Amino acid sequence: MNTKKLKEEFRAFLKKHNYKITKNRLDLIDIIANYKKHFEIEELVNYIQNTQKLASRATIYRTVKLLMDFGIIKEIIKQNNKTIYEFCTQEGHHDHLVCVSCGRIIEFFNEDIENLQEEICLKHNFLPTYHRLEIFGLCEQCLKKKQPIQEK
Amino acid sequence: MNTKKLKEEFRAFLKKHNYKITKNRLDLIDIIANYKKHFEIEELVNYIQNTQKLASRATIYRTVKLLMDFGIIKEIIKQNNKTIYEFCTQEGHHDHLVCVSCGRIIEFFNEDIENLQEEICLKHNFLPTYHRLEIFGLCEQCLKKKQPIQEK
DNA sequence: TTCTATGCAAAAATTTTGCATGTCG
DNA sequence: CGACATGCAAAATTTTTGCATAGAA
Repeated sequence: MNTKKLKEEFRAFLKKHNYKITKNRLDLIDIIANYKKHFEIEELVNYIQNTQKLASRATIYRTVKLLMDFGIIKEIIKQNNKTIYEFCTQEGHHDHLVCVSCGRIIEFFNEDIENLQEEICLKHNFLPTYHRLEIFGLCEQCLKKKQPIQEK
Repeated sequence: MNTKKLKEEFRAFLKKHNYKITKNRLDLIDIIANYKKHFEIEELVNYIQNTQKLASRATIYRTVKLLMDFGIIKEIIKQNNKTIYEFCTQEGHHDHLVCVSCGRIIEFFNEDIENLQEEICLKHNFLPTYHRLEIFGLCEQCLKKKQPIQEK
């Protein structure tokens, strides 16, 4: 992925907030943009420290928070004591189906649901910042696998 | 709250799953049913251990899981590293607006959103078990408080 | 030069678990 | 009696933090 523009915007973001532009931060945004779309922090830490020996765990945690403020990372799934993050370019918000059996994540976007949420917030004089809709269940593949057992 | 019927059902649930019917379990369902609708476990542990000296932290954690299986407790909000549970009788599912400033939780239910979710699952051959929709933002009261500051 | 970022290890916060003992069926 | 539940303390897991040092502005 070409992260040139992204990095420019991130530089601007850092400057605006009086944060320093460091090699670590620029490298991390690069690595994350090119890593899996969905990931857990621990996994990311292992990846980063096994391949390139860049940042410490503490810095990675701190940078992930920064990138959430910047808006290109979201906590999309909170299940048990795990958090799954998603790298996401600004535009494309969507929600997720999560298979509780295999962990598969299926993205979906439904304009009507989004609009209904807006309406609900208006009705409650609530100013929404972000939302998270997680639908947990069994994906197609896992359903197929389980069917034969249920037939006994 | 009259928990007689609830406890009967819980007894049946325990029997069905070959769990034992213990004083701890029956007392805990009573306490939780009469505690706050929305709560965190740590808070509940403190409450239980300060008032009646009933169960240990371990037993409370284990019982909360049981009650989730039983279906009268749900993890409705996962924010930062906190989990907020809700005591909920089987019927009334709903979702939540969460004020990130004061922590206020506003319940809402929208049939259309529920139906649309069903449709989406069907389309993906996904068998949903449960879902969680959290809308984070600012509640009416906090908005009012912040307005004057923003006007400066 | 000054202030922020970083790494490290330690601490904090939350949840789980092994094991000896108690209790239910 | 035998199996499961409980309490305790220890361990595991995930995240945060204090502090000394390095690096950006």
